[in-house]
Amino acid sequence: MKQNLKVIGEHTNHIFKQNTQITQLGKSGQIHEAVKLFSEMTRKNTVTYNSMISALNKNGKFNDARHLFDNMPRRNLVSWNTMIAGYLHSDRIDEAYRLFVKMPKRDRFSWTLMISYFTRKGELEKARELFDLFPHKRDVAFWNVMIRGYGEKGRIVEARRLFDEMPLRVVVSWNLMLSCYTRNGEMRLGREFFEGMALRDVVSWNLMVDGFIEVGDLDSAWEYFEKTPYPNVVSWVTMLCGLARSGKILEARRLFDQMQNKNVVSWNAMISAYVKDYQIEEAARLFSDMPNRDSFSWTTMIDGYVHVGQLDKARELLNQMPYKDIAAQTAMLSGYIKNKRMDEACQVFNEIAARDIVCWNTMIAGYSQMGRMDKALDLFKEMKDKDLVTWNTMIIGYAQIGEMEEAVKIFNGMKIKNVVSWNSLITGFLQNGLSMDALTSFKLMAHEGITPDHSTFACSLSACANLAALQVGKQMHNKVLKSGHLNDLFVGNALITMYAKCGRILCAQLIFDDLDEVDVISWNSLITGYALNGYGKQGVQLFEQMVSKGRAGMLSEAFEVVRGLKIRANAGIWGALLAACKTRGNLKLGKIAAEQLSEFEPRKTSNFVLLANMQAEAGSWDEVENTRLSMKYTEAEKQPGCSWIEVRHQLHCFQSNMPMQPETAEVYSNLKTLTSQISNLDCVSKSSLIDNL
DNA sequence: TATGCGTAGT
Repeated sequence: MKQNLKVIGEHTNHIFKQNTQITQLGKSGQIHEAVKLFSEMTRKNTVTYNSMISALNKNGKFNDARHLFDNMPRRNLVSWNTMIAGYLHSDRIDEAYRLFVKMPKRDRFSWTLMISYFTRKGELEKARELFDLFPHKRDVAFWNVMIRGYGEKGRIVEARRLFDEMPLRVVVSWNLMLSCYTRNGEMRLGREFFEGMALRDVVSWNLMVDGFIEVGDLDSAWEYFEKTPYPNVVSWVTMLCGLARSGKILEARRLFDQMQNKNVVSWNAMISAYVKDYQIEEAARLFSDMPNRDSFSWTTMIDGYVHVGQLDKARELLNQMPYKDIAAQTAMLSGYIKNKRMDEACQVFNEIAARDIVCWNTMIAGYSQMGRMDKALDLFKEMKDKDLVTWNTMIIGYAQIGEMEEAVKIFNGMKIKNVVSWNSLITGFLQNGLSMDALTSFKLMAHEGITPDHSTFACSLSACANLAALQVGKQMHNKVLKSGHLNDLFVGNALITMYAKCGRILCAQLIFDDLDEVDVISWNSLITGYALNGYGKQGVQLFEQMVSKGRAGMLSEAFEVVRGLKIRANAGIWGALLAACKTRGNLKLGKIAAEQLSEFEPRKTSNFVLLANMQAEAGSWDEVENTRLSMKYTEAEKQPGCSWIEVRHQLHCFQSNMPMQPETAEVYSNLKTLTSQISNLDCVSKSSLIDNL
């Protein structure tokens, strides 16, 4: 008897182990191994089936999961809930709902599953409907789910109404309500609520600290952190991240060193801080020193290596990772894409079994950046669950290959747009020489109640610069002042360019002088501005000043800065360096700069010309010929001729091969009249006057 | 309540 029980016990234990293994394999994407184990198992119980269904769902094999669900010998509540969760995860909401209705019995989990699905999707009305239908006695947790849903969508007033209606509140309810304020940047209301809280714990204090950090009020964050009665590891990590985000990496490290009970998250947060500060070696040191690592640690390090361009190191780490994590794989994918190693990118993409939105979006962005919008569109269509980033990526992709009509089509097809969607559209117009449309979009955006951010201002100011629209530019400057984005470097630089291109070089200089911090682009914008306004000498002087001051003192050093670390290189920076190389006659580095520049501006004639001139000065005539040929080969083209005039704050733009509009026709007819009148007056043209001087 | 991967800009 005793012996028999022991045998049964061993069997149960064995099944239990195998069930757990199936779950583990499912979680780590090893679905084939899970299936193999499942089919090899001679004894299975309901949990075995449930584990297998869950594993199949996690790996996107919903139909197989459903097949198993339909054919399993005995189903319990967990089987139903697992299957519903799978459908919800894959957005097959109708099937999930059908199962939910068909269930012989529903528990709190089933209800919570459906409600949290709807709250996550932002369909709060549907969630609320279920909330009101809930047949059991609503316990506190149930109210909490709904409040969280409202809070996550920024619907603070409704959350508060529900909170006030609650028959019973526990500390979690108070904290959830507090988080509605702190997570939505409402720190004034948050503070008020916090002061009046009937129940408070360390979470409440942490929420306040985190809220202040989110709105950039580091002083208040610190104040609350210090006042926290019994800070826990979360308090410390929150504060540490706040310091790191404000660039106070040394203070963050000091806090880290002071921490008594470090856990894996503390280590991860510190590593992440170093990675974001490009201190990859310090990050690697911590990574190797830490007592144990989780998937966050690995992903952070992999992403860190990707950040500094050490892709092979990143790959090596990914290979070493015990359980491949989708975030880590996506970091690697993104690294290959950034470096245009598409074959390897595809390889990683194919290795990922259960792809999530981020992973799909990364791949779509990859194809977009390669100009392969056909491939991007295929993926876009194939994707079931799209988010704002997906749509925005498509807009950018079409804009980049000059297909603004398609970009606009995508934009118009969006049900919800965010500030990035608008910025992408504006940038698209800008990049395609449609600065007027860019400015029109800026107006429309305000009309739809979207608040422009620093990026919007930077682009729109750039549009003003392109059009030399001084009045509009000044208005924009005014808006920037009111918005508080004046200290943003992107905006500051855009203002410099705007004033410079509008012929107000002194204003540009004033903006430059007022900036707290300047970078290579600020210098470049100002220098270009002086040159543009005919002050070539001042421009060169300024450049000398830059070379003697900042990082560009040594050209090769400047290259190091640009190539990897502190500054994200773009056309402007490479252009500045190319120009610097030209001045200093450094052909070797000039060639590299030109090469990099051609990645950004493959068809810009002036880059080719600059390089050719350098080669000519160095007497390398063969190379001059090569450059000339590649210019021809890449069909380098000049910008279409464009002129504009501002009359009574209204901008009128004239472009060669621009379609005729009623206004244009009128202008031309007036011009004809004027021309004939002038010729009757026997005038001398300005140009011939200059010729005679 | 804390940590990782994806979109825009000078």
